[in-house]
Amino acid sequence: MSAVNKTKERILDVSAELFRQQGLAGTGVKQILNRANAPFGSLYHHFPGGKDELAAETIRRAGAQYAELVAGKLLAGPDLVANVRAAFRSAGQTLVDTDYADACPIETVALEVANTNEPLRLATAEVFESWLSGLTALLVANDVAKKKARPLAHVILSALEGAFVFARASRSTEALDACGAAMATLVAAAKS
Amino acid sequence: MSAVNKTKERILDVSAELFRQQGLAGTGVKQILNRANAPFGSLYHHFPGGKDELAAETIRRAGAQYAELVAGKLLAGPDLVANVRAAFRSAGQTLVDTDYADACPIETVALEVANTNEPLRLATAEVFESWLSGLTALLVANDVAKKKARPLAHVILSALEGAFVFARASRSTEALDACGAAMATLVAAAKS
DNA sequence: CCTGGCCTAGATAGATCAATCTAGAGAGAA
DNA sequence: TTCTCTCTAGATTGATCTATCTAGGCCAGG
Repeated sequence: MSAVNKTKERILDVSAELFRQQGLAGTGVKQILNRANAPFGSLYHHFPGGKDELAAETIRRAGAQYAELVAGKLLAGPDLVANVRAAFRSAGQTLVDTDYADACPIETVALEVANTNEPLRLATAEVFESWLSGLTALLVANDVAKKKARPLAHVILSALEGAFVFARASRSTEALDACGAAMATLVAAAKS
Repeated sequence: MSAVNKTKERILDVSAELFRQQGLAGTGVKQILNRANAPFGSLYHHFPGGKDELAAETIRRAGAQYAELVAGKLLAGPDLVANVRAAFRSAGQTLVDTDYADACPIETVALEVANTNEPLRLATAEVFESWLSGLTALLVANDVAKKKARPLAHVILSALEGAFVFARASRSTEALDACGAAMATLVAAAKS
C-alpha cells in the first residue's frame, strides 16, 4: 500500500511539474512516466480515465498546494501590506531560482483547456475560486470592507498571474516587482 | 501573387485564432490547413521552417494587431482614465461575445514556450516589450512621471493578462471589471 | 503453503503528428 | 507557343502519442 501511494504521488508530482513548465498538450504521458520511474500499467491503474483524469487530479492537488504556499507568505508577518509585497518578491525569487520555470502551477493549463476541455476547465475554475474566497476572507480579517474585499482579491491575483506571464516571457522580475508595490499600495488604501 | 498572399494570410489568420484558443501544442498543422482550405504544400512553401516558423510569424503579427486594437481603445476619448476603464470593459465584452475564446492572442503560447522553445519565447518577449514601451509612452504623454510610467504600464498589462486567465477559466468578467476599476484608480493617482 | 487482490511492468496497437516528396496548375515573358 | 517561376495539391513517411492488453511480482488472510 505504501509503495502504491508512493508511485501515484510520484506521478502526480511529476505531472504538476511538467504541466507547469510545458502545459498540458505539450507534456506526453510517456515523459511523465519516464521521469517518475513508473510504467504505463501503473498510470492506468491509478487513473483509469487516462491523461484527463490525471490532469484533473493534478490541477486540484497542485492548486491546493499552491494556495497553502501563498497563504503562508501572506500570514508570515503581522503587517498584511508588507506580506503582500513580500509574497510578490518571493514569487520572483522562486522564478529566478528555477530558471523562470516555477510560476503558477495551473495557469498554463487553465488557458489551454478554457475552450477545449470542459471538465478540466471546471477544475481550474474551482481552484481559482478557492484562492479568491481565501484571499477575500483574509482581506476582510484585515479591516478591508466586505464590499471591497473580493474585487481587491481579484485584482491582486490577476496582477500576480499576469506578472508571471511577463516574467517568464521576458526572464525578468520587473513585472512582479511593479505589481508587488502597486498591490501593497492598493491594500493599504483599502484598509482605511 | 494575389492568390498566393491570400493563402499565406489565411493560414496566418487561422493560426492566430487557433493558437489563441488552444495554444501551440494543442493545435495541429493539419487543423490549421483544413480550416484555412490550404494544402500541406502551401504551408511548407510559405513557411519552410515548418510549424515553428509559422508560430513565430503568427506571434509577431497577432501581437502587432492586438497592440493596435488596444491602442485604439486607449486613445478613443480625451480622458485616459476613462479610456483605461473602457478598455477593460471592452475586453470583457469581446470575451462574452466570443464565448470566452478571444482574449490575448499570445498569452497561452507565451506560457507554453517560455521554457521549451527559446526562439518563440523571444518572439513573445519582443511583443510584450513593444506593448510595454507603447503604453509607457502613452502614460508619459498623459502627465505620468517618467519614473512611475513603466512600472504602472507593467501593472496595467499584468492585470489585464491575469484577468484574462480568471475570466476564461471562470467564464465571468468579474476579474476584468475589478481590474478595470483598480487600474483606472491607479492611473488617476499617478497623474497628479 | 497457497491463493486472491493490488500493483507493477512493458510490449503492442492504432491513431495522429510534423514534415517531405513528386506532380501539376497558372501566369507572365520572350 | 513555349519556357520558367510561383504556388497549389495531397499522398506518403517515419516519429510520437494515448491507451489497452497480458503477464508477473508482492503481500495478506486462511
